Amino acid sequence: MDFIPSDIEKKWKQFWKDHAVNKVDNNSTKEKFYVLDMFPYPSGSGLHVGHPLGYIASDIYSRFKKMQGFNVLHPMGFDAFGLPAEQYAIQTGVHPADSTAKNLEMYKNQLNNIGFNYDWSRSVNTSDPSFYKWTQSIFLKLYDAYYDLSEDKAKHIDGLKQHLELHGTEQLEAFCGEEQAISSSDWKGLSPKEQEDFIMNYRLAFRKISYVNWCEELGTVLANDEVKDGFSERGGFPVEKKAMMQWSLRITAYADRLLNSLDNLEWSEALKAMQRNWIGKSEGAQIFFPIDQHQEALEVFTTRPDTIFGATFMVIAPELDIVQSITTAAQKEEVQSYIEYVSNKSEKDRMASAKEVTGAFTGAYALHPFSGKKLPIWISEYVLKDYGSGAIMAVPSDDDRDQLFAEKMGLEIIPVVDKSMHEGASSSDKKGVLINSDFLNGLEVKEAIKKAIDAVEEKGIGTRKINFKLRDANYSRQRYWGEPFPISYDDQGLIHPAKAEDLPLELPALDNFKPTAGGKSPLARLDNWVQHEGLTRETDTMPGFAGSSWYFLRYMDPNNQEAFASKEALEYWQDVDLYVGGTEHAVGHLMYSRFWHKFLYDLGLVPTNEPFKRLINQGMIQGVIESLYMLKEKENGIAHFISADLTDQYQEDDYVKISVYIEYIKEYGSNDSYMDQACIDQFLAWRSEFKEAKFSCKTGSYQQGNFDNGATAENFRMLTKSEVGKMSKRYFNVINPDDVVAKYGADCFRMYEMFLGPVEQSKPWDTNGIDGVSKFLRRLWSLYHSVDNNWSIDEQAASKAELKILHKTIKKVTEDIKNFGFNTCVSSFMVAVNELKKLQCSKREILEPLCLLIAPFAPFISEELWEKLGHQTSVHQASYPIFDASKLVEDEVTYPICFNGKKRLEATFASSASREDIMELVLQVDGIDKYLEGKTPKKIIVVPGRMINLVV
RNA sequence: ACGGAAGUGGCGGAACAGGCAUACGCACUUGAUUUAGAAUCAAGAUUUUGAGAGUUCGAAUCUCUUCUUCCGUACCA
Repeated sequence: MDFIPSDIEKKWKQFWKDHAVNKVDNNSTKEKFYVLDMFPYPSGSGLHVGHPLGYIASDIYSRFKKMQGFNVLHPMGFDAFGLPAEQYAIQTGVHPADSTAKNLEMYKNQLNNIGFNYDWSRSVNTSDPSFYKWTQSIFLKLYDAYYDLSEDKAKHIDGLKQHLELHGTEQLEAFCGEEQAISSSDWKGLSPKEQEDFIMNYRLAFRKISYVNWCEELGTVLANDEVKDGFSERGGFPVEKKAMMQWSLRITAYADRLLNSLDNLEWSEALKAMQRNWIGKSEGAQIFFPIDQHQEALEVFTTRPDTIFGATFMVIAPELDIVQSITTAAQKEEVQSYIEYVSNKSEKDRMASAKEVTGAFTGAYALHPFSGKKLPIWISEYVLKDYGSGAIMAVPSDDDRDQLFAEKMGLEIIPVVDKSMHEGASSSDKKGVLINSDFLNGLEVKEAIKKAIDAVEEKGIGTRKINFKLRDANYSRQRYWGEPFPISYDDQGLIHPAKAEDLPLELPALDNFKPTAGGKSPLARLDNWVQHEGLTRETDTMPGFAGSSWYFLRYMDPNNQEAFASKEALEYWQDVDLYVGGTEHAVGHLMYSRFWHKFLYDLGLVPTNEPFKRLINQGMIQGVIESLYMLKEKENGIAHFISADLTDQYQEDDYVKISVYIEYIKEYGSNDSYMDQACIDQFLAWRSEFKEAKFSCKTGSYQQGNFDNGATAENFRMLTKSEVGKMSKRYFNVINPDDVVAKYGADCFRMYEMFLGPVEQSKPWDTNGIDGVSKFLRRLWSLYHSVDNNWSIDEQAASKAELKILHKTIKKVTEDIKNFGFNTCVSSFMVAVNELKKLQCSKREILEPLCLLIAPFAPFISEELWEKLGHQTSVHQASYPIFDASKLVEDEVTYPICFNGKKRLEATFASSASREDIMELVLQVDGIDKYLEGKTPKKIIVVPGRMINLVV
């Protein structure tokens, strides 16, 4: 019987469906194991071959775990709210719900085509009201919570209200935005609105006016991690800063916990480093500098309080309010124009001119808290209003930026750290001895820091302080396609959250998706939805990370009506044992989910403190981008393309790259990729606007079907530019897994993606090796068949050699799956098949375990072979073979004999021979004299079972 | 600039609690089968681990120096 993948795949997909092979039960006596994939956003272009890389790995892992006797949860769902569907709706009028539903079906089919073992009955869709009901519910819990610092956990806001009622802010240990003090009686005297505003400063979901990343093109604000280099991550549109009333989540309350518990996670160092970096904890001191002739003091944060005597001026962020009040009349004009200069700068300009030193003097002076010296106060954009207090004491001798600034502005520089003992040490190394620093003189930097803070505290001018880079998360989006806030306002501006029993607050129907003027969501146009029961609804919607911050909990109990998941389900499944996904979510999704999870943990709603125990980042599979060079200048309105080997005759900005379908390219991906006449004709049929264009290469040119200047159909070659880059619609290089599966079969596709290299590594898609994997599968099939392709299995006992091959493979594969080394698993399967083929092995005792061994990798072929071996139930419900070390024991060992570490000879000794025996025996080995040259070896090293080394 | 990862044949990559470098696959060469191609089978060739030093009987693996590439962050006080 021939091996025809498409027939087998169809048959077993149906079987799995009919027999609910992938169904996962919550009531199992087996040990649980939770394998999770980062769920996709179902975009209109579907999956390309890069997406499944991680899914294949996790599928293999979960099938393996299942065969090892675990109850494995391996679900899949969809992150279905998001910008692209809404942009598409704006362009076409198709409702995002409709386009999303369509894309979702397409994704499901593509995924099923690859043979994943998802339990689809547990699938989630973040845009489904039965799902976002719980997203809204958790949001309201955040709204109704504050962070208690004495117990270091979140608590219900009522506790805070009671405390304020009884004691005001006296002895209140709660995390808040801005420190503010109030007495119990003053609190009672506040109006409800004033009380509400006061408490807003503590709520974990809160509203404030904040500078946000406004993207005009998208008509919404974006989170910091959705902005890349001043442009939106989605779409690449410019982003500017804008002040708006926004909902935020107080993730900063959890900064320390998010940082500390990273240590216990099995994540890659790179990923942990990114999170640590993003949290950005730094220890130092907060110091107040009095301002000459003003009541206020200037608050600064510094990690180097030891250098305080080197502070010769102060710098504050231009955006701070205090700038207005301290600027002297004489400096007013200069300061004003500088502020204007800064505010008119786009994010991009800011990036570009990062190195340029600019600033303005306010005319005011701060007083040095120890020396009383007058220090001029400057404003400059290099001081960020969002970090620390937005003000610094500038120490030009020990800070590079301060130094540049001082040099440019002609300000004083006082050296305070003698680094002569530490050659090449930079100021950030914290090394050296203090000089010119009064009571700190002679101290090493580290002691000086301590002593300086002590002195500051003693003097009452500041305290020890820890600062974080992490900012509160902006939670409002001025868009339609997201979760509506279950929040309304009355005419005094008081907030009325929806009652739990009224959730979900469903997204109303809409037909015009364009943003409303004034930066409001399209929902603002729906007057009869916005106005209800005398209240006004919030018209913003929640951001993309809302649903994805907790979706993995829903899989545990996806149809629960009473809770996001039952206590029993949560107790059983606990947390995710293995999470597989891309690095692009390193700081966004992974940080927010950890934050939500810790919050739910504080409320006693989940049993674990961290959601994802082990995390693997799969690499990206990139595509090849092929482009033709076109001259910018047209000749009589006709486009002129030039071959890639002619570009040296032009300036770099004379031409542009035009991406071309990779199918039109010969030898695509190589340095010599080119297009001949037939390829160009295909290209012209596709891009008819170029039908009159001229194509020039070294041998001549081609235009409208005619060759010129010596070119002929034979020698005409337009070389194209090949680059490795994103697989994307706009580069015409997307490869659909469906096509690969249709050609080679799903098993081959799966194994080939694994065979490409380590999962963590990025690599370009390249089908050069896929035939090798396809050949392997056919060879595997042929092991179970006779030469004339009939089923043929031998019931005789296996030989020692055959058992050795089998168990060697079991050992290797079992170990490598655990370490996520799937590429080497595929190799060892190839080795096993090659060796068994050589022995012409067709014994059940070997081939049955081999079929089980390969089942997680190639679920279809193994299922078919398993059935033919006489089994009625699925191979995926069988047990994984167990390694037996005794099968590898040999009577004899072949040793390499090395001379001074270089291998020269080989010799076989009994495996029972002792180290001493071998030392003697080795001297009698044939040919050894040639290398000893009559001398006695100085030393003989024998590592039993491995090697022998003679030192001559 | 800082942080992370990595440099091994023509290519993808294997081998790192130090012990036969290049498994496995692609490409390549030769042969067999075939009208030819494809497919299949058999045989074969290449390179000394980015560079330099050190530790060791022995280093791709450990240490130091240096170079290169990729990823992330970016005026964080």
